[in-house]
Amino acid sequence: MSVKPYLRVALPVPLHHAYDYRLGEQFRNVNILPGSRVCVPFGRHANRIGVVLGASDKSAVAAGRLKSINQLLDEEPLFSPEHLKLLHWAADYYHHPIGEVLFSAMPALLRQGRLVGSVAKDAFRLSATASEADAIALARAPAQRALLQLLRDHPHGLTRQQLRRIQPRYSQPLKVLLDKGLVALTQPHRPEPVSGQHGAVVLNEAQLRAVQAIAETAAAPRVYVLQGVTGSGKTEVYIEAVRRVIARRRQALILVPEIGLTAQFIERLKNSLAVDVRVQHSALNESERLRNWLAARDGTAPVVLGARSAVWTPLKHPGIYVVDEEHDSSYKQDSGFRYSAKDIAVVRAKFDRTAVALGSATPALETVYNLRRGKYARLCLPDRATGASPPAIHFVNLRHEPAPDALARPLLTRIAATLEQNNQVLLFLNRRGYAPVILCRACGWYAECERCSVKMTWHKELDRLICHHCDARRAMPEKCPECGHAQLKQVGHGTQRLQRALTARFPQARILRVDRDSVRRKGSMEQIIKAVTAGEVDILVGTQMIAKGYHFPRLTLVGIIDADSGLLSADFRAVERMAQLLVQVGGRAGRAAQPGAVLIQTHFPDHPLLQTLVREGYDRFCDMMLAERREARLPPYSYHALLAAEAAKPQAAGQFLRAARAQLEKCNAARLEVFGPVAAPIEKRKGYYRSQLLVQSGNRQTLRQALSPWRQQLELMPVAGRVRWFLDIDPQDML
DNA sequence: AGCACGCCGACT
DNA sequence: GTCGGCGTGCTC
Repeated sequence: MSVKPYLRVALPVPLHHAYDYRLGEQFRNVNILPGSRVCVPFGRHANRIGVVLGASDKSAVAAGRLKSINQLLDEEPLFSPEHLKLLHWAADYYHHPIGEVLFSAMPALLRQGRLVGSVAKDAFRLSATASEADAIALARAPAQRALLQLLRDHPHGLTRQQLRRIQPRYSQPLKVLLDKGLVALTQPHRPEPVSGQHGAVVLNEAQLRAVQAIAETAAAPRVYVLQGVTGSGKTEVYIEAVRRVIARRRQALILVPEIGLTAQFIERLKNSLAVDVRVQHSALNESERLRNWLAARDGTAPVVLGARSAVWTPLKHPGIYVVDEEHDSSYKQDSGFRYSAKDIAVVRAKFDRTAVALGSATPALETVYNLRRGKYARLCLPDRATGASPPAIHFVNLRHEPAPDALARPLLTRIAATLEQNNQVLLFLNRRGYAPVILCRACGWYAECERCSVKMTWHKELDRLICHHCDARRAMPEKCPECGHAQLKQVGHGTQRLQRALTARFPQARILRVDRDSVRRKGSMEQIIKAVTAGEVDILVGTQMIAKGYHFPRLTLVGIIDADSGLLSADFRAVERMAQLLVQVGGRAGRAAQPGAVLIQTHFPDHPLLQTLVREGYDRFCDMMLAERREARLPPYSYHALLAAEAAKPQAAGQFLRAARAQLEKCNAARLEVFGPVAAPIEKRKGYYRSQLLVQSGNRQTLRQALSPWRQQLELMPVAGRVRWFLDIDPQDML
């Protein structure tokens, strides 16, 4: 077989094309397959790791300019053809350079060129002919005998690496045993079917139906939406579905929004499944991450769990994908390679012809839309804690109620009553720091970040003004820098100020603040959860961080300090996010025996969407929201791509985007709608002026097809070189 | 992204 | 007279 003389190699650079290399003499008889890593010369005198995309007979590059491969790092491709197909799809869909996509799908050690060692993939086991008698006959060869015993204890076989760990001088005796035919080569073992009922969960009817749908309709792969509030038993469904999948010797990939907040879930998973659960945790060192990745790829890890980036973990025998809290915005990467891990999981399941389970009490509107038009299947889990009624929700009308220190009287009264009953209170305020605005009473000057167009937040604890966008810090001026007025007013409330006000009003209460500033250390969130569960806290004040799925039995009052920001925002998704947050946070109140209450402070208690949410529930809210979106032709009734640009010069980004718009309109008089360019909501960030152009279409394919040639033209435009720009496909927020 | 080359300010 | 600022151009 003659090997083709050129290789196309993808390199981790922000360039959309691959590079051609010549195959040197030493590779003449080697068939280098796509997905293998190579070391190649790149640039003046640098060597880089690249991934082979394919071979070819000719190259468009002049022969004299072609360089040769230095080294082949993988005897067998790192990525299977199926996984490569996924990565190519992602690079194409998100318009991100293939090299960067491939590298983001690899653990760091592989990116740096660490060898995998193909020998590690061979496992050894006793041959069928080996018997007790053979062991006895080896009385005078203790090393062989020990090895034989070792393999008898591991009927699924051991790799060289595993053997070395137990019996460092295994190599020679192994060779002899292989020659004698007592030991045979085996494939590394696939996940074992789970035997027994270790930690088995008892399922109710709804759960059982869900499990059967997800795990046993292998012939008809589908997207299942597991909709149920916290406590309705989603976790049991995941566990049981995963158990059935691994019983068929297939693997499960489970995604969670933030691994650090999932300790309880992981524990239950491990205890109930009684198999090896590989958790891709940011706290792991790189070799542990590599080991997990390889175990997943080689099919020896039955269950892999991780946050967003774990969606790229290759699986040899894919069986199910689970996305927990699928509405969570952290599944979308918001810098660099801007993929949605949830969407990737759905695409993987489609490619693999397996099932994917999307779980949430408040599915994303896109997901609800796909349910309504029959693309996804809903599996409802009614709240099984039948005794607990849903929390009563009350609005506090801030137009009629004064709210000194952001606390209106009705809320204060409820807090006092709740403390009186020895129950716990959670107050949600999505603004850290003490005061978000520092204002001069005389001239109207306010403290603004020098590099960002945002007001700086006064942090009393640190005695500093801090920019929440670039973390710039400076001292509080003693008087107004503009007019010299002595009084600078602290306007608005952050969690620090709220905590202080609460301390003044409820001096006997134990108040704990939970925000990015108070939760610095890793694992301290777990400590907080423990303290609250143990009843060591009376009032919990916090940001987003406390809205995730915890369960505190004695928490009976939730206060939303300011619901208005979600209702007034220019971002059309803000209301959806506010609703999800209200339901999620409200779900914290009054489980178990204690009835709960939610108080929402707002200037707009009559807001129709808010009213629908509270009176008729999340599904009816979604109906209304979908009707609005359809009317406005917004997602999910249309598809978005955002071209964003930033530059140090104030006008440059806008200039580039105007040229980009002209370019798009010139060659695509088609059915695309273009909005902008407009300045980003926060125009200046870290010293860069940002602007954006929104491209919308009612048809996903129309949008996709227009984008590729456009992007290629943009790369050739001279103005493009003077700005930083990128495409964001299916943007989640307008930066 | 790196990493070169390339022309204009404050230093031995 | 140099060291070095980061503008722009290229990488098979």
